[in-house]
Amino acid sequence: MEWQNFQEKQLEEEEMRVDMELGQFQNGGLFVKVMTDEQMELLRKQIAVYTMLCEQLAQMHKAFSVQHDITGMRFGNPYLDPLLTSGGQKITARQRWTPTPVQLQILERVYDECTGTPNKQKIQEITSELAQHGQISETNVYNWFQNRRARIKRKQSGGGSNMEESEADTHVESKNKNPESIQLFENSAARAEHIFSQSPDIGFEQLVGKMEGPGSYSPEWEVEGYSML
Amino acid sequence: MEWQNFQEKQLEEEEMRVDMELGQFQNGGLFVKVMTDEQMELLRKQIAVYTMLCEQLAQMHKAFSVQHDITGMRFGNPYLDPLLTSGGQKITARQRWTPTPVQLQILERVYDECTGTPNKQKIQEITSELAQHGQISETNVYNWFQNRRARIKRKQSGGGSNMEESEADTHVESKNKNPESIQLFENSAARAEHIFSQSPDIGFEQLVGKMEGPGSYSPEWEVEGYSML
DNA sequence: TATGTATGAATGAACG
DNA sequence: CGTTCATTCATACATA
Repeated sequence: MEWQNFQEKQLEEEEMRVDMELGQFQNGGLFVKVMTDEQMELLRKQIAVYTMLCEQLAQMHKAFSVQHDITGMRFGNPYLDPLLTSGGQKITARQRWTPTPVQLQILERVYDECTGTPNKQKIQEITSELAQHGQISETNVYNWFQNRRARIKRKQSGGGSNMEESEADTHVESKNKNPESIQLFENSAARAEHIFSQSPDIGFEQLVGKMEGPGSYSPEWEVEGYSML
Repeated sequence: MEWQNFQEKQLEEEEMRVDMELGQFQNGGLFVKVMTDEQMELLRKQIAVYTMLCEQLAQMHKAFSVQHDITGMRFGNPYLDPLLTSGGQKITARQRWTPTPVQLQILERVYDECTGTPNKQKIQEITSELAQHGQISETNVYNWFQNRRARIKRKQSGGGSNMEESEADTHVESKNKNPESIQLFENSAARAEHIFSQSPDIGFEQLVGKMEGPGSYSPEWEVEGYSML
């Protein structure tokens, strides 16, 4: 596309400019570039902004791509790609607590004992006990009980007849109950096609892939010795 | 919530590391950071990639925005649209309202401004404003404020120890075959979050705007002396 | 690697 | 209002 060339051109210019405007002098036998704290800070911010934008937009792209594929081939999986972490929830890679076997054991024991609602006091108690077996927070405990109760309940109610819409069958076809949304995305898909399909932009896909990848980014994404991000 | 704090913490650490690992010495009365040619080159590549991604994706975003209020909806969110769509019976119209990023932004702004419980009058006001960005009812707004207050409070009173350190010592995620690069990226996300403090989606439109703008970028978007774009 | 599942976490809504 | 429920999102992990 046109703007791609345009961009490359811009990039070239940019690189030159960077060279010229950064201080450049010798340090211990190496030629190095220098920048001030302020520049560094601004650079960081810019990159952060880029990162955020890219993440959000990459997800958008992903979502559309999925829809596109669907409309393009089959009518089976309207599974809408989950993203955004809702609200910000974002987007960021979130790390989550995982109970150790020991912790889990204790939790289940407590759960069986106390049939009622573990109040805040209880939570703290449990938490401190579990803390002896690994990192944990009250929130973790709280969530655990919440989830456990909810899931036990659901399993029982759904066991007999209609599984309703439990998350157990969240997968695949269960989401097919929302024709409208499909339609909506078909429109989107059309647009996406207009934008992307016309230009087999291989590089782009790869780049997006890098952003969505399971965490292993190509080495060339790291500036040796320090991280800008 | 919890993990946000965690991330911020990581961020701090990261910043320190950058400072420490970059060469740092005095130059003409200024303290400056230095980087080698290789580092510079890698940095350029990263930025080039980001730039390209952002521009392409911004284009897409723009294109879509013409037809749908893309930014006003969550991609995986099939809830609100069925109501707007003609034809098709909204089979099981979802019962749960989900704020769009825009709405969320507004809500948080209002929340920060107005201390105390918004009275009925206020609620209506807010609701009508939010209604311009998507389906919403007064009840939704009311609930949102209730929840927000309650959860903020709980988090504070809870005193809250959060996960602090990664669970590396807790349970181990053997999955992390690439700790370095992962961390690199997570930090970026954390940083972005830091910039937009708490509202990951805030400013997204504005940022995209800056990328599409008539060529004049806000001063703070430029690293003094040269532009990254 | 691709897909499915289990479950931690977030959050709108409802209850007392 | 504080607490709890219900639903959904996202990720760790298993499996093919």
